[in-house]
Amino acid sequence: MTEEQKLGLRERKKLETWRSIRAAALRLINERGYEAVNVDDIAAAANVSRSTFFNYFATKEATVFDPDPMETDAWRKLMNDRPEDEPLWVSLQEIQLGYMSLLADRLAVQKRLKAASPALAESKRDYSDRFYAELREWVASRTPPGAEMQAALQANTALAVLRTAYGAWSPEDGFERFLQLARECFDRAGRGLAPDQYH
Amino acid sequence: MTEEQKLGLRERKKLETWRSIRAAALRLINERGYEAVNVDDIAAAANVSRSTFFNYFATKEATVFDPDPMETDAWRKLMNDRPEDEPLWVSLQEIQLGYMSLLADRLAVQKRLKAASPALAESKRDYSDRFYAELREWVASRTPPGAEMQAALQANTALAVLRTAYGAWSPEDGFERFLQLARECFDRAGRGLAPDQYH
DNA sequence: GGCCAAAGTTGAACTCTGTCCAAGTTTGTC
DNA sequence: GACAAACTTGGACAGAGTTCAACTTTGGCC
Repeated sequence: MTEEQKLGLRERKKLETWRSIRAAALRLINERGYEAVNVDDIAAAANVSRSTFFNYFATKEATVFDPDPMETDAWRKLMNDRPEDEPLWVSLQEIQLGYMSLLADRLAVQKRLKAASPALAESKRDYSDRFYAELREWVASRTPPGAEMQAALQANTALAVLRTAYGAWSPEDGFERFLQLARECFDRAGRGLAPDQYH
Repeated sequence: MTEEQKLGLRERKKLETWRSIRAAALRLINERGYEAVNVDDIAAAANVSRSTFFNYFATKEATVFDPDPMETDAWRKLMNDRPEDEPLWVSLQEIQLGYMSLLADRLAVQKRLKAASPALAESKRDYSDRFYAELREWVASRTPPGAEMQAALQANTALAVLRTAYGAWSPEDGFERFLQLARECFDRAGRGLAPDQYH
């Protein structure tokens, strides 16, 4: 029995509505481009009123970037599965690569949408905004008092690493290639970025 | 003779208008909070029409985050002053700390505004969006073909470092304290974040 | 099966941001 | 002082996001 079937009817319907709005949005945006689709179009295509649209998504952008509610459970599991005594930098690498693997499909779609739509390209929103918010909390929960800045440095750097790999990656290269780039970046940042004469 | 006096009348007037809009915006936002001030209020307070407001600032947020046009010259100088053969990581540290020193005053103001206004706190915009756009170009201009990702990694990590220090800093502690935190983070990231057993 | 409260949906009216454009004004130049 | 380019202005407009009160659906309970 999947996670999803554990839900009551009410919750399953909600999930269904969420997904049909998301699906309608992505379809329309794919067809016409982000700026040429408005919220009314999306609501109509999803057979839902404008009001309901805003019940599910806080902004139009969110249709592109919000994670599927089920994904949230998956990434929490990733975080909880890390052994308490594992070094933070290692945990961060594992969690992020694990999370990216969950996303593998959407990743390419979103990167293409972003490249095609000026407004999205401008946006600082991310495939993983929510994820990072929770990741920071998780990091905080594992941080002894007094080490907050060092922990934040690790988290922020891990994020920078992943962004770098994402930026360098082309969707056509396939997901494996992305992982490879990400590992390379993690490795370099782990070893230190200062030039040798400063070691 | 300052940079500013080198400008013609037209350009001096433009600068003056820019500054009076910015000043009006910051004053009102300080008094009432970001969400309680609208673009008409700002335009009126700056003795300028709504249209003119949007000639100078692309969005309301930009009044808080756009750099003073003169700042742009200052940071370009910072970039151009770095010797060609200096290691990238060192240049990045110097440029960013230099840039932050230019900003010293505004930094505290902006951090307070951001903390006080939900919409700004949510925003991913930054005191230094424009600066980073140019910094990336500068990095690209110094990057030999084939090393793009490594260069991007350095730039993104340097950014992560600075963000971390900024996040850990309280405006009340004074600017020197910020520099100290930033140096500490640069040093750690320079030496590598991986735990010892991975060295 | 039928009743009820809670959860979810809806339309309508509203505020604000940001865009567009055509007409007016100011500035620098010859 | 005439001209073109640069800047300003007002007004109309589209779309995002908010609010609210009325309506519908659902699940639990007798």
